[in-house]
Amino acid sequence: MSKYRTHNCNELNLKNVGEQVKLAGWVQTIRNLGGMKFIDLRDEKGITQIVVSSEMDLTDIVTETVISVEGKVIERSNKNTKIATGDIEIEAQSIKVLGKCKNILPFEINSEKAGEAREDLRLEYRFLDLRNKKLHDTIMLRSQIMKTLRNKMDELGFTEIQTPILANSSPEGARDFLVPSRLHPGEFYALPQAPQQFKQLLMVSGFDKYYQIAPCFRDEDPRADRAPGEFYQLDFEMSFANQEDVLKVLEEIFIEVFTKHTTWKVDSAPFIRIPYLEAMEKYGSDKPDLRNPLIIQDVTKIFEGSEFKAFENKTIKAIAVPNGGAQSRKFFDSMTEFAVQEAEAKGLAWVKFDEQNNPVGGIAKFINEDKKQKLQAELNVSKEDSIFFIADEFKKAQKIAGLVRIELGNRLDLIKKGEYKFCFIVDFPMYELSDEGKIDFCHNPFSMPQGEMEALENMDPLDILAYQYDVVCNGYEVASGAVRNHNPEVMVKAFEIAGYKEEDIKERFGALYTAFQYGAPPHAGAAPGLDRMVMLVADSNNIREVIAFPKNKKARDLLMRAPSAVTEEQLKDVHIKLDIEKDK
RNA sequence: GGCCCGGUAGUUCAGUUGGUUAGAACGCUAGCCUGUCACGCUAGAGGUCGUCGGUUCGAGCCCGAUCCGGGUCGCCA
Repeated sequence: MSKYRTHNCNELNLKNVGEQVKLAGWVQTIRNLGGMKFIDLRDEKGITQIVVSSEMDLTDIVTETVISVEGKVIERSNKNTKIATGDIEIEAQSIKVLGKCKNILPFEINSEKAGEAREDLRLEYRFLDLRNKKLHDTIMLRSQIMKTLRNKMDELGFTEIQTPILANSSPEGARDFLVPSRLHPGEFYALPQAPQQFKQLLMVSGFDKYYQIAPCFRDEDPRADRAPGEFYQLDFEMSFANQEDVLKVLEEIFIEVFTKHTTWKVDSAPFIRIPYLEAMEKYGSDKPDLRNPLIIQDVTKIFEGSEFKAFENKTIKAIAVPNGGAQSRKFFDSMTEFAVQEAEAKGLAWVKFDEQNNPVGGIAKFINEDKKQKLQAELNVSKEDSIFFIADEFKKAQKIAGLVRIELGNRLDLIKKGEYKFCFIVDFPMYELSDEGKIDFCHNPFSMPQGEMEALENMDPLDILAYQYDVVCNGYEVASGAVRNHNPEVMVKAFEIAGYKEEDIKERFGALYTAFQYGAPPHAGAAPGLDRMVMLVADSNNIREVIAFPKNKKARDLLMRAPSAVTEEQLKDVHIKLDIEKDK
């Protein structure tokens, strides 16, 4: 017999009646009826009721105390159908306190209020918060998902290989986390933003298919769906593979995880593919939520030569809302307020139609019969519908329309529930114009341009597309990948267009560039985000709810108090002298 | 870094136009209670109203600054 328990708190039933047992767990509640007491004893598996006679001393035993109970399993006179062990209870013969608990908790655990306490308090007492069933189950789910991922990758013939955490600074991309070197004064490691270069080197080394559930470190501000500092990706790379091969693997991974761990409807393969430019045009975003039925349409032509000043020389986007005519003036006003406040639009024009199908609304007088007919035909709207207009410079109009589309979807409750809608965003542009008007990489400098050398030599750089793709699910970017540029000459040319010399490549990506001179296989890969995957599967909208010990918005660990000051000696060891006054 | 929202009992929150002793629920403590399972009933303790300054006869409430937390934009190859 184990020292602490013979069973867990979820397995005893009528078959065990009469048995002498030992259980251990946390005291969830004590119900004191005077002549007798009931304890709900909880462990990770479930809850078992303990009956305690009035003679037994329960001093020191308060809620959340850890105890071990020895006693006999008896059938209950009043059964509880809500729990698995509801037919029986344990008649306590002895109770031992294994771990005392303070009688005032910082917040309530496993009550109906669980998970409602202030988030910073929950993070400071994360060890208590993790006792809450919902959060606890999410962390267990994360483990199950990782298991599914490993099994799937194994089944698909991938090899799990670990790459360094102490790596070097990569000049492209996000801000690095630096680690000072003790042995090399003045030099620093950087935590990898992704195992990108290592996995490509593994391809050169002849590892046919690599994967890793890899931590990635980026010193950037977080969001609700972006963890501060560190996050995990299912990073994978395949030799002798093209875009089609990778997209197939991505479909397999996502469908496996989502069908196995959720009950919602999941898109089947093949996922819809939307070219980047089309996504921007129709959804105003490169991560469209396809559960939202609204589509953005371009009506610039219809308003050409319009007398409406705000539309002059602007790109005009329209969003038609079915049955939107029923909305109140207040609704239109608050949408306008949203556009100005949140989307930084200059305004939001709208129109609906009266019984006689005449336009109504702020810009109605600028919509003559001809324009009205064109609008209603092109947007396929009738007098029951309404139309929102966004006028701005091309890219800004797309972006604002995208935000308005999302807001309309939420406010009008147009988002289909109980469904995971996937799509691939493909054909990202290779280059874009920076704010200073300079040609720069749009995304990933390691990607292979479509058309390779010929495209680089002959096309307008801004028209060149890359073999680069994202997976989007319900409005979240859940994976990103590319066919890599493994040809050193094409690489030099690609960087040259963005204003870099061969020396720059050698300096920035020396290992990779050198490796590619020694027989590199064509390769491609991607990296699904683990945290976001779990977030979607768990139907959470806060990434901290799927991480056991998350940092807060300011990237601070409130429980462990990281980051923290270090001693003079530690600094001296790594040759660092602080000079922080200047910042103030 | 910009913008928005929030900070009142251990916790979640309410707090009217600036006006007596700042309330409720849960939790906690004590008493009663032998079939509860969100046990019930009774009583009680518990508050620098984030901090500092200002306006006012009077501030939880108004103004300014500041700190903390969250959302969002920038940022995230």
